[in-house]
Amino acid sequence: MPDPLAFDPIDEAARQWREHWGAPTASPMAAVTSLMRVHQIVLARLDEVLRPHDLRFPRYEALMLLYYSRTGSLPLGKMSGRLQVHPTSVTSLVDRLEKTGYVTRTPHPTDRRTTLATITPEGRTVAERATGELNAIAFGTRPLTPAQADVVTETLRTVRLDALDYAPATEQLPPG
Amino acid sequence: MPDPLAFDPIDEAARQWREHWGAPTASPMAAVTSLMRVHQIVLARLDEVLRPHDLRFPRYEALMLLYYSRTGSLPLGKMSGRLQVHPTSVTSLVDRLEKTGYVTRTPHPTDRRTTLATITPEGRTVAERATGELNAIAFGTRPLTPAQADVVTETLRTVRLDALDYAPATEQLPPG
DNA sequence: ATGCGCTAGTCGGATGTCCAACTATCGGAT
DNA sequence: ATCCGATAGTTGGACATCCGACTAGCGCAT
Repeated sequence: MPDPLAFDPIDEAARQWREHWGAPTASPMAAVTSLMRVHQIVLARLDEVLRPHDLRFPRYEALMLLYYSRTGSLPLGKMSGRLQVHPTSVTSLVDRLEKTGYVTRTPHPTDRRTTLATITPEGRTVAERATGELNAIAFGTRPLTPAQADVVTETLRTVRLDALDYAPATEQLPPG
Repeated sequence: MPDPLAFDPIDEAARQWREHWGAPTASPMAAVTSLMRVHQIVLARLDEVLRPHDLRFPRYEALMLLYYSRTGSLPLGKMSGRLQVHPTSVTSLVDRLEKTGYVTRTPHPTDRRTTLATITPEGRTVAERATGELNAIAFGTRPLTPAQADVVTETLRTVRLDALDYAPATEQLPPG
């Protein structure tokens, strides 16, 4: 990590865009670049906290999903849908969670195609401890206020909806 | 990609957080999870456009950095600082850009430690073409308005500043 | 009841990111 | 003039993500 730059690389890029591609192009480009950069910053903050627990954020998310499930276990495919990642990613996440003993693979009682990931007592312990620490640093969102955090969530929600992330329950609309 | 969920996994998680960890913890958690998910969505949209050009977004960013540099070439370390990624990431980005002929490595005229990455004519061509296509899809920010995109940029700016991403020029403040 | 299409999960490969360690070089200090 | 710390880049390994391809098992339809 070199010294901080004396200027904002994103503002600089926005200037180039306005000059060469027209003003309307700058806002989307700058927003995306900001998103990429802040993603990286926040992820680094989270991983710093999680590393001592033998976790990274993606595995933490998977673990919490099991933690809050009714029975403490879910089919890998279900996890894939909930975490919104490719099935092969879940395979590798569960592989690593198994290695650290936070999760075990168990066969599905009736469907032999299906594998269940089950959280262990150690997994529950570390899930609680790690969550406490992440909450203590506000999930790396410093210096955002809760209101600002909500602005981020709500603004980005439209993008998630557009990507068909989830289909909101039709609100009181008659079918048809 | 399974069918869209019938509910929002982030709202669901926020509910769990409010219940188990107290209301103040939900906003940061939800914002971070949204950030992660939208990062993934936008990246997929960008890569879809870039793939036919033998590029992904990180290499596109590196290429554009060279494209807008005065001489069309920069030391890899400089690129690392500007792109805000680890030096080893630049090594691998430039490796791949070289393979597709968009960039060449050239020795620094006076410092033999330093390697310069230089954009090729093919690199310039693809940079312009790809940028046109990315601008055409508003950098994958659909359905955000330019104003909403600016809200994202400005809200996230405080996080970047907090992380010492760059040190804004002291504005008219006398030294000391 | 048999067969074929769909579903669940894994494997191998590509990309990108970080960290730790290493090589080569530069440049100031003694 | 030499030595030694700092700098530039690469290499190797871990993690995570996607895609394409593959195996195994389920189940409806004929």
